[in-house]
Amino acid sequence: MSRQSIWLRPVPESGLGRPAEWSREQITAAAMAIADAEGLSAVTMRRIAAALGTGAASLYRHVSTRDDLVDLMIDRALGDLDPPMETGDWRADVVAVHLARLQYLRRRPWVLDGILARPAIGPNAVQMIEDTLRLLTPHSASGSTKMEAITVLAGLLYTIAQHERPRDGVGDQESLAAQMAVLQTAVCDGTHPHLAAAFEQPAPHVAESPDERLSRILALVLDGLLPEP
Amino acid sequence: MSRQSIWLRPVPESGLGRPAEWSREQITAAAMAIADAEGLSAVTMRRIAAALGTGAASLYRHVSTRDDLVDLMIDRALGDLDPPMETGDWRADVVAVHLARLQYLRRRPWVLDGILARPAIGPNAVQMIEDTLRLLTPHSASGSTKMEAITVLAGLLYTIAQHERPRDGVGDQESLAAQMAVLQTAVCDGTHPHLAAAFEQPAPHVAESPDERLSRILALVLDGLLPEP
DNA sequence: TAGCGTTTGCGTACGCTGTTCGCAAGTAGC
DNA sequence: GCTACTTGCGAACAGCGTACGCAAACGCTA
Repeated sequence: MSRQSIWLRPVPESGLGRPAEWSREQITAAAMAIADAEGLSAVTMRRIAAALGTGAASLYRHVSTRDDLVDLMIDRALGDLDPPMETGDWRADVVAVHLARLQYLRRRPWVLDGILARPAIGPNAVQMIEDTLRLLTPHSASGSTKMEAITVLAGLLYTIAQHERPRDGVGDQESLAAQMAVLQTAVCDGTHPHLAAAFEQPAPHVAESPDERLSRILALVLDGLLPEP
Repeated sequence: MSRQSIWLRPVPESGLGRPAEWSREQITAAAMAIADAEGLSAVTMRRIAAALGTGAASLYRHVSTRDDLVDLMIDRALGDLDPPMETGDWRADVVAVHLARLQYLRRRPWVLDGILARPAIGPNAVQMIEDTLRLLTPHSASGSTKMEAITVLAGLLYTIAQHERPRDGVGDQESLAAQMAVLQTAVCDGTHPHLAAAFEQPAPHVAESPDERLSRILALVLDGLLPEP
């Protein structure tokens, strides 16, 4: 039932009774190992239990639901992300932090899957917000405006990360090409003139790397949300 | 297996053999009715089949997988969205179109669930891109820059829609409050000074309605991505 | 040492899911 | 009527998250 977020009801830690053989952290680590190897959909209660050498029902002594476990995995994964060096230019630093997050999401695609499926906020997510707020200190905008900007930038990050990846379905790598094929079909049938024109025009950013792309877009959006004073 | 998007392999329509008793459209409509009433997770092959008065296996003659069906549902839902009147001011019109889309997502939350789970592009999604491109005609930016802006605006829309809703889990309406509780806990424990400061400061947009909020943010981001010439 | 309260480990089972298989049923052309 | 072909669908399979109930293991108290 999980009436509230798992972060609000910490481990009992009573000391009485039979001592636990595993901890939340060990279970989470085992689940993350499976996710790293085979993606989030392979993270099954039975699989985790098997990796720990036990039965599936045992996990429910430490985690009340599978979704709780995903929350734990995501937050722990966010904690593994260490931010880049700061230069002192806060605009560049904000962009750099988000670029580092994108690179991390590329390395652990299942984290993005989890965030999209369960947008819950854990301690490490709070820490990330705190860090970004600290970077934004020089700007004169109000706190809630900054929070708004942080939300938008994070959403933008997820959007781009989702757009630039092959696709989550393991065997379905060419579905990005399939998306393009759908678009091409629409372009060629003559009923979408603006789309066709957009595809024929020369693109100004053709030689751009994915990292440069994100940095440029992030800088533009950041300028819109928190303009120079 | 579904080697490519369902939009690229249309209905066989051979004319030979026993005639079909249902069409993709009827199946999709039945599925959408269930989703409207009980959410996307209630859309089960057996439920759809029961609504149609048949067995689950029959559906696989018209749809190769459940995910295909979700794609069909989403695209058909996008087709039900009619754009608002145009004023001639393209910036205001772009904002108004996206606001109408947000309002539609509020009315049919399962569409957002589907988009986040399966970001596939169907004919109606292509039409939406075409429409937005047409609105952007007055601007001098290149086609690919406009496509980029459209992608970002759509992602922003989904981000805000997801943030402003209770939560998808039917019985878990208070999880937004739970999110806030996690944040409050972090604010109170003293280890997040910038977060605490952001919460104490007076917010400039307190009296704002959700619609005004989206419009304001959209306008800001749009200014950043496609600035005045 | 024995008993007790309390907690964990976990085999088993339930209901549910998406999907496959094989065969019966129905239609068009020869 | 026969053949080619397609659809309808009951039954079954493998897998899932989760609940239940009891055995096992610990600290405490008598």
